[in-house]
Parts: sequence; C-alpha cells; structure tokens
Amino acid sequence: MSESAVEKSKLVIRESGLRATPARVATLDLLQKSSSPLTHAEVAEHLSKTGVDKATAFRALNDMTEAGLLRRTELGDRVWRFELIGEGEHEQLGHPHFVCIDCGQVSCLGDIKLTKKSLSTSAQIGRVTEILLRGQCADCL
Amino acid sequence: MSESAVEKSKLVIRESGLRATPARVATLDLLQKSSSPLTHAEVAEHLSKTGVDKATAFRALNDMTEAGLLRRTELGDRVWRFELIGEGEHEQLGHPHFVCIDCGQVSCLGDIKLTKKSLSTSAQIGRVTEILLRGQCADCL
DNA sequence: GAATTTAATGCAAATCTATTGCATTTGCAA
DNA sequence: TTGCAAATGCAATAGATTTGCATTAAATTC
Repeated sequence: MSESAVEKSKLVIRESGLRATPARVATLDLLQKSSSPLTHAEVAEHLSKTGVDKATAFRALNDMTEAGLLRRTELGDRVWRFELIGEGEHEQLGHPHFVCIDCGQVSCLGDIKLTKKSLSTSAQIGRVTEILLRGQCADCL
Repeated sequence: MSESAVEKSKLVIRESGLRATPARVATLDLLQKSSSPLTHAEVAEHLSKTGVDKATAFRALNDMTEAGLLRRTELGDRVWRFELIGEGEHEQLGHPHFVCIDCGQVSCLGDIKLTKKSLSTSAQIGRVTEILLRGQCADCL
C-alpha cells in the first residue's frame, strides 16, 4: 500500500473519532483490498504477522464497526464477518450476500430485489434492511 | 398431546432410522406446536422439566436434523434454530425467515420471491436454497 | 416375555468463537 | 515535550455447542 493510502486510512479513522493505530490502519487496508467480507479469524491471522494480538484485532474490528467504518454481519456459520462501508453507502443498508453452504464462500451481491408482492408482504412484518441468500455456489454444484 | 399423536411421532422417528426415545418424541411434539423455529436452549429448557440433559436435547435435535426430520438454521445471532420439516415440504428447500435485529423475534414467511432479474443474477452465482431477511419487526419500528 | 445387541443418555470435561480485566504502552492534543 | 485518555497485550472468562465414556434402555430375536 502506498504512503498516501496509509495517510488516508489514518485520516478516515481519526474522522470517525478513533485513534489511528497501526492495527486499525492495517485492518482497514486489508478490508479495502478484499472483495468479500472477512472473518475476524482471517483479519487476526493477517495482523498477527506483525505481532498484533487477536484481542486487539477483535477490538479494532468492533470499534471501527461501532464508529461506522465497517459493517458486521453473521452469515449463518456462527462467525462474524466484516466489510468496509463504501464512501457513498448507507451505514445501515448493506448489499445482499450469498453464502455457499458447502464451501462457505461468501459473495457480495449487487442488485437483488424482491418482487413487489413480496415487498408488501415483508412490509407487514417490518422494515427489511438486509437480504441474505444461501445455497450452493457454481463451483459446488 | 394425545396418545395417538405420541404414537405418530414415534412412528415418524422410527421411519427416519432412529429410536423413538422420550426425549425425541417430546422434542418433535414441541416443535410441532411451535409456529416459528426454536433455539436449542428453548428446547433444552422445555425438556429439562422432565429431567432430560441439555446434551441429550442437543443430540436429539442434531440427530433428527441429520435424519431429515428437522431443519437447522442460523439466523444471525449465533444460535441454531430448529423447525419441523413439513410432510410435503422439500427437505432442502425451506421457507424464508425474517429476523428482527432489535428484539430477535423470528418469523416464518411464506411467499417471498425474488424478481426475475434477481433470479437470473443469483443463478450465475449458484443455486439459492434459502432466503433470509433481516430488519426491524413491526413492534420495534 | 426374556435375552441380546447396540443406540441413546447423563454427566463432566472439552471446543470454539468472542469478550473482558488489568497493568502497561502509545497516540495525539495542548 | 508532556500528560492523559485511549489502545494494547496477555491471560482469564463467557456462552453455545460438542464430545468421551460408563451406564441405561430401545428394539430385535429367541
């Protein structure tokens, strides 16, 4: 990562009200590069290479989630996953995800929508803020 | 529960290849009465009234899931939930669920569908077997 | 109905993911 | 540069679920 990228990460972290520590900068940069949400274990393993404790990795992820920089979701395998909240993205409303029940691979989906009828049905139950699809990915079919 | 209901449960359990033990019959009957999936803890608490150990409750649920009588899902709160697979229902393909991110209440949905465009998008990724919606229920809005 | 076989249970200990307490260190504002 | 609240490391803890093993009890056989 470039010098300027690090500086930008630091700025983003400070703007959220947190201190720009190495663990947080590294976490942010790792998530920036990833195309799908990463588990705590994955982030922790990456950070451990530079001597960062897993508790610190956890706190970095949780703190930045609380600060509104990350989104934390649980996709059915009892593990938290974290992803960067894009610049323009709504903090609450994320994009749909697909989880393969065989290999566990997670994909971010863009334009998944419910039919109008389904929307009205779900509106009776409440406000839907997240859609999660599960099944078998193309590789596992 | 009636005498015949117990006998029917026993039969169903035996047909799945398992022994019809009191813990399993009670588990099956409890799930039969419930309108939404129950957590292991809920089932275990119910069974504990009759002296059944929580490990036994876990095994009853897991064994019957493996035997194809129950469906096990994780709806985002790091807890397994179990529900009866209906007579005519496909073993794999369940119905959609809605989970309230505030109160945790779980609802079973019937007719939630994706738009055609979304279906073709998701078909590229794989075969979708489960839909989960998260948000705030009417009571928590 | 009694004997036999093998699955199921109870209890405790162990796993696995995630969180927390506390002494020590560090970012960063003054 | 200095001071202090925030962050970290390490170990201990929490909560859900699973597992080992000796014992018990379904279901099958005689």
